[in-house]
Amino acid sequence: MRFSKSVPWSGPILDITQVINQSPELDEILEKSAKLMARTGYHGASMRDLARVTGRSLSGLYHYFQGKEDLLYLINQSGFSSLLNMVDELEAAAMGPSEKLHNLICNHIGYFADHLDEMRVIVFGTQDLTSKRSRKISNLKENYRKKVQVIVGNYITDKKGYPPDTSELERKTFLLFGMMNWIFSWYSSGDHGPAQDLAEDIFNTFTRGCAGN
Amino acid sequence: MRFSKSVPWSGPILDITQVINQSPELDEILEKSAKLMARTGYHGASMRDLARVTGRSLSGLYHYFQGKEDLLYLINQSGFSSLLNMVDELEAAAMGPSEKLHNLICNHIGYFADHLDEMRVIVFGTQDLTSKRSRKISNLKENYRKKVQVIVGNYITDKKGYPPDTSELERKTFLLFGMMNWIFSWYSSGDHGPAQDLAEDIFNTFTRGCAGN
DNA sequence: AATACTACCGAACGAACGTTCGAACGCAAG
DNA sequence: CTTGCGTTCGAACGTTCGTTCGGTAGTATT
Repeated sequence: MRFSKSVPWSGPILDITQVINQSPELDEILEKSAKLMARTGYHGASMRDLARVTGRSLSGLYHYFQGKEDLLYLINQSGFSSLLNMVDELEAAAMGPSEKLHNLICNHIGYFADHLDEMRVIVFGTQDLTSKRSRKISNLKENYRKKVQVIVGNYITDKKGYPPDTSELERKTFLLFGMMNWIFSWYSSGDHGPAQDLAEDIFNTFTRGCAGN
Repeated sequence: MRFSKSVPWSGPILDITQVINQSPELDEILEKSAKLMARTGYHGASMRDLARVTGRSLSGLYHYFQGKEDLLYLINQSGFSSLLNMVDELEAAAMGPSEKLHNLICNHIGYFADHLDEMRVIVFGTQDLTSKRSRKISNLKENYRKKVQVIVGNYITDKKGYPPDTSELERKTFLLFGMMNWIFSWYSSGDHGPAQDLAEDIFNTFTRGCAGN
C-alpha cells in the first residue's frame, strides 16, 4: 500500500518512472480521455464528458484516480516513458550512427502514429499540472531530447568527419523534432500512407539536409 | 453600423477577411490575451484573468467584443490574414523559384518569431469556436497551405527538371511546416539567435533535403 | 450467516465560470 | 447648465465545474 490513509485501492502508482498501469480499466480510461482531450484540450473536457465517453458515472471515475489532473499526468508520463524506453534500447544496440538515427526516427514516428491522440494532448503542454509534476514531465522530455541529440550528433560527426558545434546541433535536433512531431496536426494513416513511409521520408530529408556545412 | 440593434459602438467588424482592427484598445487586449492564452490555453484563461492582465474590469471588457470566443477568433484571423497577405505579395513578385521559397521561409519565420504567443494560441486549434467560425479559419489555413505548396512545388520542379507527384509534394510541404511551426515550442530569440539565422538554416535543410529522389 | 472489500453510483457541495444589467464617470454639443 | 454618448465598472445572475459523501450491489473469506 502506498498511502497511509486507507483508500479503496489507492489508485495508480503515480510516482514511478516506469509505465506500469496495473489496471486495464485505467488504461482504457486514459485512452478514451486522451481521445476526447485531443479535440477539446484539458480544460475543455469536463469530468462529466469523460464519464460519458468512458461509459461510467461521474463519481465512479474517482475510483481509478484521485483527480482530473492525474489523467493529464499519466498520459504525459506514459508517452515520454515509452519514448525513453525505446531510445534506451537503441542506445545500447550495436549499430552504426546512420542506422541508429534511422531506427530512432522509425520508432518515434511509429509510436506517434499509434498514439496520435495521446501525443496531441502532450503537445498541448503541462501547464495545467502542479509545478512539481510539470517539472517531472519536463525532465522526462528533456532527457529524451538530449538522447536524441546525441544520436543526431553522432550521425553528423560520422558523416562530416568532425563534430558540429553545440548550437548548430541543438538547432538541427529541433528541426528534426519539428518534422516528426508536427504530424500531430495533419497525419492520418488513411490519407497519407503508412507511418514507415513517412519515417523514411523524414530520414531522407533530414540526412540530406545535414549534408552541407 | 453593422448591427440593427443599437450597440455602443458595435465591437470589431468580425466578418471581414482583412485585418482591420479599428481600435488600438482591442489590439492591446488581443495581444495581452494571447500572451496569457499561450500559457494556459483558451479554457484555462478565464475572463477574470483576462481582465486582470489587460488592466480592466471584467464587465468593461465586453465593450470591445461580444464574448470570449471573439478573442480566439480574432487572434486566429489576424494571424492567418497576415501570413496570407505576405504570401500574396510574394506570389506576384518577379523572382526565381528558389528566391521565392527563401523569402517565404523568411517571412513565415519572421512573423512567427514576432508573434510567438499568438502563434501558440493558433497551434492549439479552433475547436472552441463555433463551427461556422472554425470553418472560416480552416479555410484561411488551407488557403495558406496551398499557396505555400505551390511555391514548394515550383522550387522542386525547377531544381529537378520535372514536377513531383502530388502526395510527395504534399508531404514535403508538411515537413517544411513542421520545421517552421514547431519553433512555437522551443524558440526564443535570446537563447537561439536571430530569427533570420534560423530561417536560413531551415531553408538550407529543406532545400538540401529535397535534393534526391 | 456474518464480515470485509472492491466496484460503482446518485445526489449534493462550494467554487468558479461567462455573461448581463443598471449606474456612474468624463467630455463635447446644444 | 443640460443633454447625450462613449467608456468603464461593481454586483449579481444562472450554469457548469471538480470533488465529496453516503450508500448499494456483488463477491470472497471466515
